[in-house]
Amino acid sequence: MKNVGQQLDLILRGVVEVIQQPELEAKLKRSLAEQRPLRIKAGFDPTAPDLHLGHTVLIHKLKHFQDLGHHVIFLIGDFTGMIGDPTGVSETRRALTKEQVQENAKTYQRQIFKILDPEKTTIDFNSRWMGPMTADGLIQLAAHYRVARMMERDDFHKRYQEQKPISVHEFLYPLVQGYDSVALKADVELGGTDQKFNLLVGRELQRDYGQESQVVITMPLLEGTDGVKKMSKSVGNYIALEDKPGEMFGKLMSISDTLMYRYYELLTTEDLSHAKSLHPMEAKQALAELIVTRYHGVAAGKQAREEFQHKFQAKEFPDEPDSRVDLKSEDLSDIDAVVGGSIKLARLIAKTGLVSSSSEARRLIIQGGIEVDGIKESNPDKLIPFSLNQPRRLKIGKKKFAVAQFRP
RNA sequence: GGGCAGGUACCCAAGUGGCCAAAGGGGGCAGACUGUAAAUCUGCUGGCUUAUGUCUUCCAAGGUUCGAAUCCUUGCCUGCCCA
Repeated sequence: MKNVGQQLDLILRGVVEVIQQPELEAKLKRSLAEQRPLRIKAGFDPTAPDLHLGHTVLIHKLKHFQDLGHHVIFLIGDFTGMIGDPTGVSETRRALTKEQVQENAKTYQRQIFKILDPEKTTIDFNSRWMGPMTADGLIQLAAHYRVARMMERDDFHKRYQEQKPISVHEFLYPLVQGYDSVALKADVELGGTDQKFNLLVGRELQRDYGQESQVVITMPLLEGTDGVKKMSKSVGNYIALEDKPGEMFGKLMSISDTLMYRYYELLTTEDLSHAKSLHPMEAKQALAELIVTRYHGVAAGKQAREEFQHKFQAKEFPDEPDSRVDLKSEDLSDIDAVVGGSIKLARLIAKTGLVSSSSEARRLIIQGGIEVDGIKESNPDKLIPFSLNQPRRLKIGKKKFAVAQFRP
């Protein structure tokens, strides 16, 4: 195991805040002396098993600890998840069943083990101790914290100021999360900067329960593809680990230059000044390939880059379109036996399923967003002729492609 | 328990009897420009085989009216103040 200074170098890379660093150093020192790895905890929501790059900032930090020989606990907040999500105001609370949670846990494993070492990772569930807890126990837990302290939390404070609803059970979430640290005897808890309050509750609860307080380490929140809001599924600005290689590559290419350097900083170990010396587009492709490679392998990374170049830089029609449509006789008018017939462009586009409605298709056509066999068509009522088994290539908007043909 | 203010499209928000499929902003999509970037400009942004046509929408259910997002009743939800 490395000495304390070496460990700190890796641990502190990219972090926003360590509370308190001297405590961390003391813990590291003791762990070395006693040959006892530290218990590193990070909690995850069981309702969102679809991990995205935003989550990986944290997971990589876990990986750092793991590489240093410490013990990583990946905690799935299934208990809290089964009650319902507190943060989404209008979110319909969906109670997850045990089976669903198990299913999600498996999905988590498949994804996080692309980064973490399965041999050195414990996956735990907070229902293990929260499930058996009685109402009595919960009330006792609640007695460990004050309302005024709760209201210090930024989002509660803000919602209160803005006369937005706050439910009582939302106060319970920080408590439960804090208690998780008690139950796990965590030495360190990692979280995004938005989690700071909850993480601190853990420190206080541990002290109240007679344990040594955990060290809190906050990591930056990764901005989503829009470059402004934090990456999240509900906002739709995310890049999922399980996005297909091509899709992942494309999403990464569409981010702004500023954001690209941010991604370099938080998602890679590449040298930043080198990235900045490249042409932005080169740098972006390199980043995209790097990340696709990490989650899909070297071949996929290379292929995604090549496909991208074909599709958008050389403007070639992709080998595999997003949609294939087989037109039947009843779809066509002016049918001439087996020879063929024709179909209104708007209807044809709607049939690809790549637009949300036929009105949408019509709008797109009028705005010049449609190409048929490489020729822009802006009349939605234009009849597109089809002869038997003749494929036509449709480009829909900037990035959707379809092939249609008449197959009676 | 009492008083008050609210609930409008993906989000914020205007509209307080017909000119309302509903202003404005954000977001999204498309076009131009590009590096599928950003910024900028322009257009679009409920559905229907597009029709100066029709259907469904302004928390929910009823009601008044020739006509309701708008008025009335009840219910549900949210916030504030008082107890």
